[in-house]
Amino acid sequence: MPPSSSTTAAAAPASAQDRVEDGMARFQQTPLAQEVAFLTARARVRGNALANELLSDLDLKVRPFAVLAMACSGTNPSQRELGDFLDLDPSQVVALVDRLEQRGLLQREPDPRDRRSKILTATAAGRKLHAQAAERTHQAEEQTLRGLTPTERNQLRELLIKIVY
Amino acid sequence: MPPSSSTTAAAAPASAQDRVEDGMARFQQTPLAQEVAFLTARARVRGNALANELLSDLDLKVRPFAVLAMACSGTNPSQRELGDFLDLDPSQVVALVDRLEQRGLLQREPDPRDRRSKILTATAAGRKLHAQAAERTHQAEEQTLRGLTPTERNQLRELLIKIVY
DNA sequence: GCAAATCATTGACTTTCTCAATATTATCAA
DNA sequence: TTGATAATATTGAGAAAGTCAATGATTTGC
Repeated sequence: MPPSSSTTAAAAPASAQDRVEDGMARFQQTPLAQEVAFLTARARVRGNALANELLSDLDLKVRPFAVLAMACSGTNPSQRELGDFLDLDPSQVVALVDRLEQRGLLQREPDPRDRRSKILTATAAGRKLHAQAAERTHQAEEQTLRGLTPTERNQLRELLIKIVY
Repeated sequence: MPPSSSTTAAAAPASAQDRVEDGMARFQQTPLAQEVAFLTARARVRGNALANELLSDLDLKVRPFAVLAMACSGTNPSQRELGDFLDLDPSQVVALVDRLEQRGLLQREPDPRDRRSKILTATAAGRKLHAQAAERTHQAEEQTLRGLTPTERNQLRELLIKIVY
C-alpha cells in the first residue's frame, strides 16, 4: 500500500511492488514467486552477496565467518557438530577449519571425552577479527531488513526459527 | 520478545526451539543462529533438499523446475529476464534452457521486438510435467510450513516479500 | 574382547558459480 | 545515415561448492 513515495505524486498507478528497479513486477505475481521456498532462496542469495561484499576487506566470506562465529560462541563445538549445524559435509568442515587455523584464527583441540573428535576454539586474533566481522554482518542484516519495523523483524525471525528448527 | 505463546502454560520450561532432534539446542542461542541471514540460508538448504527429493521421480530438480515454472507462467520471459529474476548467470540460463529444450519441455522463440533476445514458452509436455512437479513442490512447501498456522504462513510470506523485492 | 558405529581426514568426482570473449542486434548521438 | 556504445545469448575456462566413498583412530554396545 504505502509506496515510500513522499516524492512527487506520479500519475501512474503505484502498487506495493513498485519500488522494484526493473519491469519485473509481472513475475512477482507468478505462483513460483509466492512460494516461501523461492523467497528464502532469493533472500539468501541477496543477503550472501551483500555480506560477502561487506566482509571482503577482512578477507572473509560468510561461510568462514560462520565457522569462526561458532568457534567464538563459547559453545565449543566439535567439527561434526559444526558441520551438522551449518549443513556442511565433514570434508567441507576440514577445508574451512584448515584455512582458518592456518591464519591463526582458531584451533583444533582434542576432546578429552572423545579422542576422535576435535573441538574448535578461537584464538585471540580470531576473536578480534570476529568482532570486526560481526559488525559487518550486522550492517548487512540491517540493510536487508531496512524495510521492516522492529516488530516485523522479530516476527520474521521467530517464524523462520519455527520452520527451521 | 513475545514468544507466540498464548497456548497452554507447560510445566516444563518449553521454549520455541524445544522440538529439536539432537543436542544442538545450545547452538541455537548463539548470535549467529539468530541472524535472519543464517536462518534463511538454513531454510533454503532444507527446503531445497526436500523439494529435490520429492521431484526426483520426475527427473527434475528445483532449479530446472523454477525455469520451467517461469516458462509456464504466461509471462513470456526472455532468458535475461529469467536469469535476473532467478539470480542466474546468463551462461547458467543457457545450460538450463538447453536441457529443458532437449527434453521437449520448452521452446526458445524469437522476440519480434528484439531479435537478440529469446522468449521462453513451455510446450504441452512442459506444462503437463510442470503441473505434476508443482504438486510436489507444494507438498514440500506444506511440509516445511507444517509448524505454522495459516495466518503465520501468510505473515511469513509477506515479510519475505518485503525484504526480497 | 569383538563387531559395529563414529569422527576426522583424504581424494575423486560432479555440480554450481564466476568471468571473459564473441557474434549478433539495438540504441543513441553526431 | 553512420559510427560508437551497449545489450543479448552463447561458448569456454577456471574457481568454488557440494557429494560420496574409503580409511585410520577411537568409542560404544553386546
